[in-house]
Amino acid sequence: MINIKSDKCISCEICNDRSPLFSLLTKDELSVMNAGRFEVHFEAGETIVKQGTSANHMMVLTQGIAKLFLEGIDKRNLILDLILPWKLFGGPGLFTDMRYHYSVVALQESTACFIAADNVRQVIRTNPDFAESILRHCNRNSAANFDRLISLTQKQMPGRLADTLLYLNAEIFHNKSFNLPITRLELGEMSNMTKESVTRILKEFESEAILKLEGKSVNILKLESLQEISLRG
Amino acid sequence: MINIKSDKCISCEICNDRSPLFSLLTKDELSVMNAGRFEVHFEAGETIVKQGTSANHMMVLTQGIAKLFLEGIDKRNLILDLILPWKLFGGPGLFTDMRYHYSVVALQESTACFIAADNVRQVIRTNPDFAESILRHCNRNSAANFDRLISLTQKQMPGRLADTLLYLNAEIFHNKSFNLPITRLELGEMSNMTKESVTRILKEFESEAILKLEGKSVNILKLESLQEISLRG
DNA sequence: ACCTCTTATTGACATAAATCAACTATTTTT
DNA sequence: AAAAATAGTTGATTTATGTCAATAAGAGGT
Repeated sequence: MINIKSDKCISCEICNDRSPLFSLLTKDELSVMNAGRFEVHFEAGETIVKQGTSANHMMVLTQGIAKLFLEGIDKRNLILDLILPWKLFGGPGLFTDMRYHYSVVALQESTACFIAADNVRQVIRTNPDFAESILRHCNRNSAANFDRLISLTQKQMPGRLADTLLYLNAEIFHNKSFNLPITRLELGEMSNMTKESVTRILKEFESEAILKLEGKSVNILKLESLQEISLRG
Repeated sequence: MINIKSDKCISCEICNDRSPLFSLLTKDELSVMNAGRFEVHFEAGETIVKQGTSANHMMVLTQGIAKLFLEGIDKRNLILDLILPWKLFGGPGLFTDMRYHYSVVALQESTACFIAADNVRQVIRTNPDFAESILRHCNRNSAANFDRLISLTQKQMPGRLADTLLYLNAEIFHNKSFNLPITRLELGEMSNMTKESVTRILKEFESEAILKLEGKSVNILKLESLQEISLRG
């Protein structure tokens, strides 16, 4: 096998331990998922999946961190999510056009596990609990996209950037201070604004003592202010 | 039963005939869906489902036309879809927080069939083909939302309005000329712009002989031009 | 047919945010 | 360690689009 990291991830058992989704599967179903499964290691900046290419796998990130984004017009990207270990991705397209509908690029050295889409589909058919979980996953993504649609179309820049910072706090780092794994440009690609605007508004937040900034390090001093700015729009 | 229109829709058999989704169900499953099912008639302007309320049903429109929209900030709406007969809605939230994530309002006299969410969930568990179709439905919506995200955040007004007109042509009326069931304000709520901007850009399109307009009647003269404007952004 | 209320149009003006440009700081490569 | 590339900051300027205001045209109700 290629690029398998030593003793890690001998089988899907490890995902069974880590991802709630896999704990629903029987031994037999786990071995179906395991068949033809492979792991690949990526350097920072490498593409894990490319929007528009043929979607034959679902992926689980097992190490590192990646960005999931839509490739839009004139090379402009819209980052939808940061991916951390044990997060499943690659889904949309599985039951329709068999294409990936977004790209995923490693932000740091990462490892991703590739599971054959056919096997996922098979297990969905045999295990209603798993099917339900996939639907739940799908529904959650829909809801997140609805929120994003409102944020990006109806809020102005401070509100949009506040949403991005609140997302990083609540969904990614679970901590009011963190080191950004992304650039100002990428913060802009999450909030739909230019890197210059990101700089300006971060400064603004800092001058209002909402944030403490130092390069890539962010410390949220007044979470409530960010929430208020997010709500106000 | 309340508000049932005479001999129509005695049972789910009618949906069986009309909606490809229901044709996957056995007699038994159809009767599960049929249990507790009811139909309600709505006048133009009446709310069929209200965003944020408890989601206990999935709906199928059996007559009329409705708009499906997100209620955003300061009463600003974002229309995601027009609903025609035999279109299923109410899904997102079914497997998560049991809330409706959007509102649906009748644009004209309409009838909607309400199917108990519990029954839908039950049939999803027993019928893998149906489960797969629901997932397919879900995936298609995701893809549509990705497209919308790019359209609304990366295109300027002519591109966005072109997208809306192309949507009406391709998805709703299947015809280059149609009578708008919505106002300029609502066209704006589909394209994320003000009613004034809608007027101005429609005029522009008309002056370039891309459209012929007369009140609510729209005639697309140069579909290719609209497609080009949509692509250009 | 008349009145009211909503919808549509048009123009003048205000403004949020992008673009452009110059410069500095920080990584990465050689 | 030097050079090159990338990332970040700041200010000046432009532009797409919203807001405001006034008017016109339809639609619905009595």
